[in-house]
Amino acid sequence: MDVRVRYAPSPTGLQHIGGVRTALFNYFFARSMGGKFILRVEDTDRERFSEESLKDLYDTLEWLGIDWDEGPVKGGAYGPYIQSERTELYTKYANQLVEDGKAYHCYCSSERLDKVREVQKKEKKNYGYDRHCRDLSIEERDKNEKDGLKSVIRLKIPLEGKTSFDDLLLGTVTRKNKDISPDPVLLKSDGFPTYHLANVVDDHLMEITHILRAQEWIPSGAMHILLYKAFGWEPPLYCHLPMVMGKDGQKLSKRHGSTSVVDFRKRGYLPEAIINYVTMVGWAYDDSREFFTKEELEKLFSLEKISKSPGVFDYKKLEWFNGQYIRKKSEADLIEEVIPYLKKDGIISEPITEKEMLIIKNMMSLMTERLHFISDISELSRFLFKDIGNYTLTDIIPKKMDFKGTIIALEGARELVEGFESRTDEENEELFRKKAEEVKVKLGSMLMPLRVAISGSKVSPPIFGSLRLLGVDKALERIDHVIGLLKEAVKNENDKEVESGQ
RNA sequence: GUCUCCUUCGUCUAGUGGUUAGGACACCGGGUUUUCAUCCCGGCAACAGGGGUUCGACUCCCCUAGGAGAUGCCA
Repeated sequence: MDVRVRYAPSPTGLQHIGGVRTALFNYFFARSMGGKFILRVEDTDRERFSEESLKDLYDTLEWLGIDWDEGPVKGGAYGPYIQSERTELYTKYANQLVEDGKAYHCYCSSERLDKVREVQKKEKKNYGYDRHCRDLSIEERDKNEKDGLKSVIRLKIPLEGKTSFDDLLLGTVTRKNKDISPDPVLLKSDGFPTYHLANVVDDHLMEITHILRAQEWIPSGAMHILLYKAFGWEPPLYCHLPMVMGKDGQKLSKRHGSTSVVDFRKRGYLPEAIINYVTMVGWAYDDSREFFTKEELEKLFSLEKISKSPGVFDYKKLEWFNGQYIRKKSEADLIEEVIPYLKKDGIISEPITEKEMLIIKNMMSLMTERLHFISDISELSRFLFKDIGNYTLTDIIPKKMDFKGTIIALEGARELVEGFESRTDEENEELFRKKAEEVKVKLGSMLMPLRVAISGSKVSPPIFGSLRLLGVDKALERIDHVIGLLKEAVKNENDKEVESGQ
């Protein structure tokens, strides 16, 4: 059998982790089986539909490198692939079911429906439509039509018996027909189909062979089978994927943090990391391997290794994956990644100057292992491009040292910074050690004020490398500035002592 | 309320009747180091509970509990 699977999102919001996971599993399954991966846009909810979401869908899939064999933009033999362009089809099939006595028009207002539900809830009865219009007489029906009442088309769920489907992962799932949502709406009063109708009709017409979708659809499974039966169609194979949860065990949503892929993208996550990690939630290859490229997954993915139970999305582990992938990148590739962030944050100019490019090229080896996200680059490298705004005096003074001692240490360091560039790092280190001994401080206590002076922070890339990148002139300027600040502070302190008569 | 699905370290998972229950993240400790980070080493930590079946159950069956999802003219 030629495998045909689809990802069928609804463009009512940004693409999120859960959706992308479903897309990935479908995509990898299709590729591993040598089948086709189809993209279908289920834009039947006209109230929540947004153009922005649709664009985000395309952008996200492109960014991740998930390309579809058939679908919007690309086309294919089963199009159109946008459901709002297929409405006549759904109307036709819905009417056919009505004619066959498998479905019926319902004229109930949403107010009545709300009331019914409210009462059911209060009386703790089973929720659901009370099938008010299921057995309307022809006269009643005609009257409603003549009165111009709007109607929906509902599927007649059998009152007796049971329905089951085989799930590739879960086995046979059976439901009593009386437990299935009573007579779900197929065609809405605005003429658009509901998910249930559109989905079944399209999956059949597009000859979809496997449905890989989230487990939240299990309860609808039996109903979909009934729909296939009503049409006299053979249902596809099902595989319900475990859901992705937040830390509290609830379905992953915004309140758990960022869930939209575009957020991760902006933050400086790499698509490789997202693809790899997201696939590992609910799927494992074996007991030791967890790094996979997209190309590898296209070969190795298999349904049997999907787990049944829901998985909690671990932001920390994604972060770790991201760091790993950053460190795997070549320096040239990383430079490409980093430049847009530096521009966005105003660290470098647009267009980039030759001098800036040179610094970037030289600095990358010091930055790579300090990056968790690509976006970290701006804070990390700002001091190489921009002047340092405010120094925090307390940052400059090492532990167990005072202003005067710090000035001595810094002046000692200053001497060595002159002529620094003509010596190797080893030679410099040797000299700094000797100097530290000379002024009776620990090497670290001499280097920390120097670090803060040139980088503006107690945390920075290695000091010798930073000095070379910054250049001796600039470095001396900053050191002198800081020494000036320290001397001023000492003077102020002395003045105070004088004032208080000590 | 009802129905369905799920249940191995805090988290993701390996495991398919006989294992000191393995790995990864996180966390803790140590090492390398001029800070941070990286890297290396070590540690902590799990079969939800109860019944069976069996010479032997994390693995098979049943029950209980817990969790989740669904119950929309949203998907």
